[in-house]
Amino acid sequence: MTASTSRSPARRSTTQGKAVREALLAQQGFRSAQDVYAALRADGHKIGLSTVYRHLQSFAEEGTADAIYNPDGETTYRYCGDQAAGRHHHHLVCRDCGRAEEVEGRAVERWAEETAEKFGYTQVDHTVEVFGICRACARK
Amino acid sequence: MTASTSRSPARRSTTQGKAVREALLAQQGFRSAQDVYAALRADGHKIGLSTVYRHLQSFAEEGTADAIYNPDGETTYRYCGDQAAGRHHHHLVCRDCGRAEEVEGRAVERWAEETAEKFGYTQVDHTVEVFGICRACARK
DNA sequence: CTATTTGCAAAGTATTTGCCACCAT
DNA sequence: ATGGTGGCAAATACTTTGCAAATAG
Repeated sequence: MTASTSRSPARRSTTQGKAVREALLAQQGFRSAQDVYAALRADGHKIGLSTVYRHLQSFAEEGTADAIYNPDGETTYRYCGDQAAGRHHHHLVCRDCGRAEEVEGRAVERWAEETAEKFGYTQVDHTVEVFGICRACARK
Repeated sequence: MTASTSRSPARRSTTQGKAVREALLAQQGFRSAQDVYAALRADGHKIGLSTVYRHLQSFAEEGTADAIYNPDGETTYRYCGDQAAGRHHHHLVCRDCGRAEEVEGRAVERWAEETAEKFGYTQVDHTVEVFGICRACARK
């Protein structure tokens, strides 16, 4: 079974690459490519839209960022602290401000596996996202 | 808590409406609007693409169908047996053939609530989808 | 008969790709 | 030098919308 998942040659370190990463870090939550692009331009950066897309995709591939697809059909990305990179985890996202907490859920992992097994499914994978309103936003 | 979610005036019963519902029922899993449209045309039905979109959206609104967004940026729909309509549940979807099982997960519900509470989040909601390869497809 | 639904085509949005100039190594 | 990278613009793909004609109740 595909042991080597199409390995990309590890992106070269560039000014724009850093800019995109920083923009993503600066924003506490999930941001769309368009958002990041707008933020960078607003900040005076000279960067192209496609470049932003390419970097965000790279992050997602190398596991440095998580991607989730929102109901508007946009792909949103969030930078995962270098520690969490790669480690399996989920998110608790504020519907209002976009801030996100990294959370673990052994209970969920186990449940997913058990459920799949019960129905005879193999090669199990899953997506779990929890949405809510964070304390700060609730006060507003 | 939003008892009356923007109520649409209950769609009039038409030939096309039934066709769309049947097409969705015939397919065991999550299907995109484009899929359903293609299937209907292949079956000799005279129907427009936008009509398919409109009906699928209606189903989703009235809770008769579930919608999930796949990584390709498509919205896919699945008809929920009339019983399950509205009741909270999740899915175990076959990555290969698209077949889906309706599953419940009290453990997950509880975990989501507890996690949110721990971080002080309110008005909690969540999405959980489990993917795998079903027994039939595994044999192939 | 009247209001809703249909279907076509045009418009809109997010994302990808082609291509050439450019910069880090 | 030279091969990966950046930016622009054109190309895709999915979905939505405007509007006249067809249809349900």
